[in-house]
This record gives sequence, structure tokens and C-alpha cells, in this order.
Amino acid sequence: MQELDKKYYKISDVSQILGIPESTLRFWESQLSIVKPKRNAKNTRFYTPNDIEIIKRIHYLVKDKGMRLDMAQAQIRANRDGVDKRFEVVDRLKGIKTQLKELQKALDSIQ
Amino acid sequence: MQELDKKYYKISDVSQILGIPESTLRFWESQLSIVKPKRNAKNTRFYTPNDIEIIKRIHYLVKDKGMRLDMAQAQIRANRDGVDKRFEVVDRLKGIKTQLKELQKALDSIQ
DNA sequence: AATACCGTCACGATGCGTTATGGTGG
DNA sequence: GCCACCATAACGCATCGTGACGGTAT
Repeated sequence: MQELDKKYYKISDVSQILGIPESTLRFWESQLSIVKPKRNAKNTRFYTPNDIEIIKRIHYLVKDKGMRLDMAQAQIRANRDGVDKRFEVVDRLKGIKTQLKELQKALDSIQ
Repeated sequence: MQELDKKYYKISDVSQILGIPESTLRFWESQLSIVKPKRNAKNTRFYTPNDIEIIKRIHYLVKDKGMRLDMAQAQIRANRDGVDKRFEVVDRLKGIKTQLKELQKALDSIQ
């Protein structure tokens, strides 16, 4: 996995890191509302590591999954909920794990 | 859910049932290898209920999910495995359920 | 004759991305 | 003057779907 330790990246950096042309990054930004990097006073884009992660995901959905741009965006948005639900499930499983451990202890203590 | 009790359907039936033009059904068939309805001696298409289910799924993936036709097909093919894996998981969970029930019985029988 | 299929081909719409142009700032 | 950025628009390409045509069978 790529290390993204800087706070902000220029479009040329993102292009080079992800192997996506700058023109494509600009085009995606024009089509999607999910990627809106910060700008400085001179209107230059500055991408956060999180921006880059989102772009990476778009690239995956569009190139590998064959999704349309807007649907990829919808998918990513929906996935926020999906991820949250997964965390809920994990939490419930953690609870069950605790119960099972207690059960095991209880069983061990028998005889 | 729609009842598909006949064994075979003509293209006009499928078109009417799914609300998809015949031309589109023919086009999809020309592009995909996953929908190849049987033909009679006169070359007329005859769709099985299973064919119709697959077409319904294609329609969902392409229209609702925004996938490209070929990717929708790939997804459906991959999903066969996915479904199988899910069944395996269910089987394992059934086994665990049985074990837990036995455990419960064992616990109940203690004092 | 009218209807319901068939294949093929041409056409148009849309989505996607690149290229070209001209402009600004360091 | 060079370079990196910007916006905008024109362009090319592929995908998708429809419509039209002529042909065959009932």
C-alpha cells in the first residue's frame, strides 16, 4: 500500500501517484461532487490523502468494475452506510465473542 | 414476484413481462454469451424462466447499478461462485447452531 | 393478407476521456 | 521565457439502444 504522509498533494502528484492523467482528474472533478479538493488563493487544487483514496476507489469501480462515473460515486456514498453497518456487525460479534469467552470460562470451571 | 409457470416464452412475452423492447433483447443477446435462448427449427427464440431471471438481473445491473453490459455479465458469472460461497457459510452456521443447541441442552442439564 | 418472428445495418444518443487553446502566476 | 497550473470547448471513440429494411413462416 502506498504511503501518503504529506498533508496535501498537487494535481501533478496525484496524477503520478495514481497513474491517472491530470486531464482525467479534472474531468472526474467536473462530473462528480464527491471529489472537490481544496484550492488556494490562486485556484490551485490541493488533494488530501483522503481525496486520493476516494479517487483510487473511483478508478477501481470504473476501470475494474465497469461502472459509470455517476454510479461509482453513488456506490461510494452508499458504502459509507455499508461500512458503518459492517462496524455494527463487528460490534455485535465482539459482544458475542465476550459472551462465548465467559461461557468457556464457566465450562472450564465445571469440575 | 412475477410467476413464471410456463416452460418457454417467446420474445414478445419476455418483452412484455420485463418491459424491455424486443430489439434490446436481441441486442443484448448479440453482445452477451450468457443469454442464449433455445431456438426451434424455425429459428424462433424460446426463453426459459431461468433465462428471464438472468435478463432481469442484467437489467438491474445495467439500469440501476450503471454497469456496462459486459461487466454485468461478468458480475453474474462471478456471482454464481458468490452464491455458492454464501451457501457454504450458511451450512457452517447451521453446524454451529446445532453445536450451540447441544451446548444449551448440556448447560440446562447441569443442576 | 396480416402477423410475428428473423438478421442486418445504419443511425443517433450518451458517456468518457483527450487535445487544443488561451490565460494566470511564480 | 519557461513551467505548472487553470478553464473551456471541440473532438474522437466506444457503448448502447432503436428503427428501418427485407426476408421467412403461419
